[in-house]
Amino acid sequence: MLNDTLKFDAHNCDGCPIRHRAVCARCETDELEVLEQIKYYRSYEAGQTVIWSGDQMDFVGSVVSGISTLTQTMEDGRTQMVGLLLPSDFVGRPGRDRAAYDVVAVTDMVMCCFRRKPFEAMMAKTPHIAERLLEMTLDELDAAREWMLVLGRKTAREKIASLLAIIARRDATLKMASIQGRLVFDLPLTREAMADYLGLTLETVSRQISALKRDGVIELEGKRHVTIPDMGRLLEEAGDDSDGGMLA
Amino acid sequence: MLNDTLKFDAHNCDGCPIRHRAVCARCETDELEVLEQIKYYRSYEAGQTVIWSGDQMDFVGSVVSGISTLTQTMEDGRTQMVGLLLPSDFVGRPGRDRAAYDVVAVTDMVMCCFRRKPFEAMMAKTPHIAERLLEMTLDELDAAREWMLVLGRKTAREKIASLLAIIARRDATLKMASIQGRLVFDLPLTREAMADYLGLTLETVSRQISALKRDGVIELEGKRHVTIPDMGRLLEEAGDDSDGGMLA
DNA sequence: CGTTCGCTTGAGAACTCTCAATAGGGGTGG
DNA sequence: CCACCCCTATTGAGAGTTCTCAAGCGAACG
Repeated sequence: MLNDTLKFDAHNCDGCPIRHRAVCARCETDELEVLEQIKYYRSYEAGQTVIWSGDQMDFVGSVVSGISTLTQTMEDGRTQMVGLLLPSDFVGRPGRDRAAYDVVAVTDMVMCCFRRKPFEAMMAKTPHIAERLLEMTLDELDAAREWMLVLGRKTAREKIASLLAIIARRDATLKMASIQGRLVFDLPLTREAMADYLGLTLETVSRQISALKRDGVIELEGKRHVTIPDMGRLLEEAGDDSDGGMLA
Repeated sequence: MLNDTLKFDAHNCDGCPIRHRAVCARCETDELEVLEQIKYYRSYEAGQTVIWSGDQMDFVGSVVSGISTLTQTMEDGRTQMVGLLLPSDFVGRPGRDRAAYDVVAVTDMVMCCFRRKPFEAMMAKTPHIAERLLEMTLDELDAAREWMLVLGRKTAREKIASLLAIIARRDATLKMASIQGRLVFDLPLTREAMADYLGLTLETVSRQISALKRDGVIELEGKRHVTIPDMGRLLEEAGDDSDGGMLA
């Protein structure tokens, strides 16, 4: 576990894999030096809960590597995923001391953390941080609204296709590959996590994945290794414009 | 229509009804003076479209009075409301020149607008504006995520109860009334708009409203005038904790 | 007075869920 | 090395919820 933490120098932001996309993206060298003084790393294992909703949050931070989920749960146990945290995504909310959602690591994960109070103080003095955080929050708001359309108006098949399209797109972006034609990736989520994201049951998720496979929209090796022979086709199945997609 | 515009002095922010809650809430007197120079008012009639998704957006602004909806539409016509804009809510996104959603006034509405470029320039120089916008955006993100739970996991009856609870709560806050016990308000939305918000059909909305009425959870005079005899009961029907509710 | 619009209600169809049985893979222990 | 178990996933059958299509009502408006 600690190996992950040591893959990059724990005190030098220069080599950080999320340096150009995280909340610190716009910071100058001198600002980074201040951040380096208050930051620390934490590692989580796959399946481990990072924060429980309602818990005291004495830190905020960025996902450096790995993936985690943001979920809400009703009293009777129904749960809805409200966000997927990928490398560079921000965890926590300045000015709020209690977590609003459960955060659970779905893969091994490393976070770059800041104690909340010093971070808030620094934000007040460093417009670059607040600017970037505003931009990131606006992007998340767009993503959440995009997801509201998926949850409210799409069929089970379209929901699955939408989720696969999002994951495929993100994966291609990460690999700097084209997001057209043939794409190959590993699903980071279990069927149950997908169901929680899509507002479905895991059985419906399984059935629709089988259906998409039967219809040649996707190919599967094992349960998790997915091939998209034709991204345009997948986007049609998702009910999106095959040209653009997620954001106009 | 223009009467609305004249209800408050179009050049003086002091008497503005959203002065303390809008994007300008934190501004000092001197900052307000600058804003006053670049602002202008626009009025819209009920039913009028403020912006079409994909259109050029040369302004941003705040809702001063009235209500409008933020919706997304799929190619085949399915539509999902992704936000409800109430007085003090912000419209538009700094740094983006095309609208991502349709904005439609559901009541007569007045907006306080700023041309986008001057506003962006001012934001860069005025941390108070960016700070407040960040706070508002984080609140909207929470609301969007709360709504994801409603869309993804609640039954039709719970969805209706949730919407009524939100509207009742907002209305009570506006009137500075207690949000416990008996509440009375007018529904600002048609059944169809409610359906678009909830990811249901208008028939299902109508049926569930009738059911809640039959069960004594709500009382109706006409189609729009609603009485909530017991807010706690309504929150139970919404599947929320009857004590807290929306945000922890 | 007729038309339109928003709303209600009914009946049957379609979709997704629930409950249940089965299968496959990975790890553990005999 | 194999048997066993646990966890994840698949598949089936029937039930339940919501949708679709359709008819009808009442108020507002021309």
